[in-house]
Amino acid sequence: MRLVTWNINSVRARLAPIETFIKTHDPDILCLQETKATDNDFPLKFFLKQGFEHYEIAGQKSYNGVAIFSKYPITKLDAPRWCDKDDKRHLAVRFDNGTVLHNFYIPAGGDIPDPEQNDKFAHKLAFMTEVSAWFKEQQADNNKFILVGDLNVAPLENDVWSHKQLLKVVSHTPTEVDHMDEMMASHDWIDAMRHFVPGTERLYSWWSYRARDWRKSNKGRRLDHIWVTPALKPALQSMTIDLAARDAEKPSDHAPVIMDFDLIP
DNA sequence: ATGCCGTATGATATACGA
Repeated sequence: MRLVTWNINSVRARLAPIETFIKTHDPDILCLQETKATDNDFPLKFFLKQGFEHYEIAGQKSYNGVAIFSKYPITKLDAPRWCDKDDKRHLAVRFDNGTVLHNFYIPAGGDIPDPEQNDKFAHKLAFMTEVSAWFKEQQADNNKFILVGDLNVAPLENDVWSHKQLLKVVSHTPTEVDHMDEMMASHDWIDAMRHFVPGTERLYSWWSYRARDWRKSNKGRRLDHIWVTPALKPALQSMTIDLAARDAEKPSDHAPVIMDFDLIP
């Protein structure tokens, strides 16, 4: 089973690079974030044509929005109304074999890394705290959970191009890393990308649009993640970040993360 | 950490991304 997570930064603006990606990598499950389209405006037909029979979408106007496309049957699961808001940042589904998949778009958090001064940063921290509490409630032996998405935190030193220069930049502040550590501990999550690339090596999934040459400047961050519970660790086969997608005509600023599992959900 | 790019929107500027 090939699983992909990709912050697409507007699904309607990205059909060509998505089609190229699907042709090249043939994912079985495709999790999108920042679709930026209401459910009515979502280009569903395009995805059905790509061979995904099963899907869940959760969109809103202009902002946020998540979607899951699957070649295997999925059943939508109930989830909390995070931070007392109706923004569309999370979808949870169950596969027939009991595996549960969570697709998250954690708030970006604005510019100022101080919850007193910046409501968006406060929202980001509160969101992670709520998610942690929710997963803590669900702890049980042998849960087969997968969590993917744009978590908007680059936790390790080698998840950013300069640990020192980004310590006060939202996405890599110690406060955010603490919140992410708490979230990881809430269900013994395993950082599946780092299972394949050790923390001693650089690993990024996002590069700003503003660099003249994103590859050359390579000022990236690992904001996109795939986590699994221990029961699924033996099924991890390989991981790729598809840099070719970042090179596409009109690309998303995030690259897709591809994870191969030795399992059929 | 600046850059000054990209997307969406009742829009010809503004909010937001990170």
